[in-house]
Amino acid sequence: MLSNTQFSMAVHLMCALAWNEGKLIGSQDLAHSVGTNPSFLRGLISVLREAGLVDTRQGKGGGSTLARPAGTITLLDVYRALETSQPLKVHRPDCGSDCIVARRMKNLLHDLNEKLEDTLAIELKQTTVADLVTEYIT
Amino acid sequence: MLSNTQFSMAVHLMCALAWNEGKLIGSQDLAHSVGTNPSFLRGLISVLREAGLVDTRQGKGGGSTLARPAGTITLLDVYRALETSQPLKVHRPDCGSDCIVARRMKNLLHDLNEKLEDTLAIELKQTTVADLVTEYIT
DNA sequence: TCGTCTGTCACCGTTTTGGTAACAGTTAGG
DNA sequence: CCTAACTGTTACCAAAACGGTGACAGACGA
Repeated sequence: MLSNTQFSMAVHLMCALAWNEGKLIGSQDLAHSVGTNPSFLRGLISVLREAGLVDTRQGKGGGSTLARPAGTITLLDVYRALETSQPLKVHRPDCGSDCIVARRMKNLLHDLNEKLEDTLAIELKQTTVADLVTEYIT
Repeated sequence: MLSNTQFSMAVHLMCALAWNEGKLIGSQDLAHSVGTNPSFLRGLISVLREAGLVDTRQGKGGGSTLARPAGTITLLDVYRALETSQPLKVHRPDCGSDCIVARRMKNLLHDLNEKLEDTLAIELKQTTVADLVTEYIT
């Protein structure tokens, strides 16, 4: 799935914005909460903005806010925004091998990846950012 | 989930052993099919052996074979054998922050991880190595 | 005893990851 | 218009992860 911590940080970020829904929050405040630095976080925010999950305003007094109501943003939306690869990292089976197992492995792993992706999607779609805020943040 | 290709290689390995069920296969032959080198693969085999999925015999004519019938080994068994961390890599939210979101994030991510883990387990339990061989390998 | 195989360790180069600085561009407010 | 404050983006770095490889002791069949 996600071999880096960006999904985790993005969830944190979205919850922070949802908790302050309506306000513009600067990357410095957000970075302090997430536990990273503003510059790195702005990169993550850019990705979420391109996915239509976050709005930002530049200039003095600028910052980030949710692009839509927190109740309409699911974890799947966040996941898809960051998705760069499939759930499984796949090795390089020797497709030209005389071993029949190797020749079929690519298809097998492709299908397995799709099945896991679907399963994850169904699970992630069931939770919205608003759900998380309601359940966990007082 | 699995940030490396070992699950992918392990599935390949188990299918190869299942396809040759009953025979002892050397790490060289297996490595050739998987597309890696024997030494690295022996490390992976060791992990699967400790998990009780594979038997090995040392010495001349030695090699690996399935420890149980392929129909009794699920992908969850393979996954658990390799499991070193949780599905999500989690960042380090500033738990001591004055931001309430940060203070609750650890619990939130922990629960999310458990939910995803359960979802994956249910999915992976439904497929056995024998299923894969039957469906994909002629 | 000899040849062949596994088990394990140590080491290496590459890639990935997250952190950081720098700076141009944008905007509110005087 | 000018300044201060903020974002957007790039480039670069150190640390960690990853997979590959060689080496060698130990096990075992012949």
